[in-house]
Amino acid sequence: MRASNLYAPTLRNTPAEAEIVSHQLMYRAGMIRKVAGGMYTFLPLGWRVIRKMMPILQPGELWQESGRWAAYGAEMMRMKDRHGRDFCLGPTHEEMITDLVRDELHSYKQLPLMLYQIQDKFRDERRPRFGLMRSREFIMKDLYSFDKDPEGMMVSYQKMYDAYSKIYTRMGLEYRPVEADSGAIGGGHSHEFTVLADAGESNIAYCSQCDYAASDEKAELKPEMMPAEDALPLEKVSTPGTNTIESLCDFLKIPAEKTIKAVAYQTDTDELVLVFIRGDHDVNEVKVLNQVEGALELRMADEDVIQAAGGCPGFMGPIGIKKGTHVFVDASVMNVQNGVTGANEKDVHYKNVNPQRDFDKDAIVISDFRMVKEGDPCPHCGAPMKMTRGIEAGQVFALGTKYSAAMGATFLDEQGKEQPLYMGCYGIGVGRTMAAAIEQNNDKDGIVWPRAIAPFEVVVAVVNAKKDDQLAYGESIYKECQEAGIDTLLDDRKERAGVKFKDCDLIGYPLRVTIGPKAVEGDTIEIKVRKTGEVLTCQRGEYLAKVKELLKTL
RNA sequence: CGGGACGUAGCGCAGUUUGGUAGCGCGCUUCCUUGGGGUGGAAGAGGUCGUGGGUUCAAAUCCCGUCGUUCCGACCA
Repeated sequence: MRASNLYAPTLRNTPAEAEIVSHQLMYRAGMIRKVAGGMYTFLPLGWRVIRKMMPILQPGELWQESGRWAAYGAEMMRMKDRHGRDFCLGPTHEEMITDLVRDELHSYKQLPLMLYQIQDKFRDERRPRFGLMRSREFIMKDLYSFDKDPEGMMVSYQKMYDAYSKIYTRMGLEYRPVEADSGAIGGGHSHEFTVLADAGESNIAYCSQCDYAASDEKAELKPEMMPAEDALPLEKVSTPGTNTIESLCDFLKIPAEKTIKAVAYQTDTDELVLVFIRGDHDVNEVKVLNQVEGALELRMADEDVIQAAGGCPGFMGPIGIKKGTHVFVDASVMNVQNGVTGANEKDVHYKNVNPQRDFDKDAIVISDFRMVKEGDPCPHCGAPMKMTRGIEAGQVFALGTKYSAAMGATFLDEQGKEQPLYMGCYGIGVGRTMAAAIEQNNDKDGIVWPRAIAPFEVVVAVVNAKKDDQLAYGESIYKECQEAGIDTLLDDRKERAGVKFKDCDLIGYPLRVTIGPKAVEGDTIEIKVRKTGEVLTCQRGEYLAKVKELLKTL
């Protein structure tokens, strides 16, 4: 490839709309251009990165079959054809793959099976942002596994887990596989591959001692214990104007862990869900949502709905709520001794609340509804957990029979008995991984690509391409590199040396081989390592071995 | 969905407060110069001021609507 034929328009200044460094650099390095909010064109260099990371229209009826036409919600791009039939731009492909295999995969002898594709997905994101980090159209490498039983499924799962680990390791990224909620995809067991970066939108918790790590939504928390006290009699107190935990604690001179606050949610199916949690804890909405069957989304409840259930906004408590309302109580609340909670009357709270004694346990769901925070004890070993930010670049799911059972994808086992397939699905967000790689690998001069996904491994930069002898020398070096199996770009543009060097640094090729007068006159060849800035000088006869050696380290 | 900011040449911006001939830098074209870290100079090309309406003798500028981009938030009763 010659740079003179390469459409890679680099920019000197940064488009104002690009907020994070990967977005800025991909834009400036001529790899992507925006079409509309959350939609990008990949230019040749960007496409070369994408392509290296691995070796649309869907009928609504398939989604009706799996039950996800209704369940997928607002993120699905839906449309109708001229006959009024429903279609969508695929946000994911479980239905398609299940449909594909159910007609022809009928014997245990064909299992296990894994199928993959690299394809565009469409999701009407609530808020697309940060360039390729969260876009409405994006490329995903997805793979689906089919097995005859749960044990086989977990073998496939482990294979993909290991493969993904190798992929991220080879890309040289700092990442962590973390236990994750399976969300709209479903299934029981899931890990996210999270690339550590401040620009990431996900928070992960990990143990400071053992190897437990989970997304904040998933991180399990055991109920916190409180020092034992003698239970005092339940009592109503007047607490005028104390409709926040802070004002309540100030007024009663008590610590927040003695309070039980209420958070009222309304589901998209308009069910009221009241969550009671200690005043110093935060609600984990994913854990809440997972306990309400059929609900997809939570929002803050409307006041009239709260009042209809017997609650008083600002002064709600579990005591006196209408039967039949979802009342969720975080397990830590049950250990509060002589605490304070709302009395469902304006400006009134209960004090000396002892949930074990005072709550109607038949009317409430006690579970873990807490959001993890720094320092919480690890559910495995009890050591304090730490929090960090990351980019959810890939995820693996053990689906079980969710799709195969709903859609009738079955096979005959050794006994000739019909069984549903056990499935897994596995995805890598390709563009997001590309962005994550840049977030972790850049400096003031531009991108520093890990060799595994660099658009080219080596750039041969001809210092002055207007000089025929330099250009010819560069061409011969370029050919030698190519013949040696190295993915090489010849920068033969008739630009000044400084312009080329700046561009090489900005685009971030791992190695630059510089061909100038010193090469023409004395066979002296320079190799510059982008990552370290190190410059090596060697002779014509030895440079190729040196390049190969250096590439192994990048 | 709520809140803020922005929309003027390919890109980055000024001009809007106080209405009066459309500006700057980068990039682009041509010529000269320079030639190993974004050379220096000269001459050029390029804009329905997002869009629709209104006020006015006159609107990039004031008013109303609308579309788009972007950031923050989505929340503790």
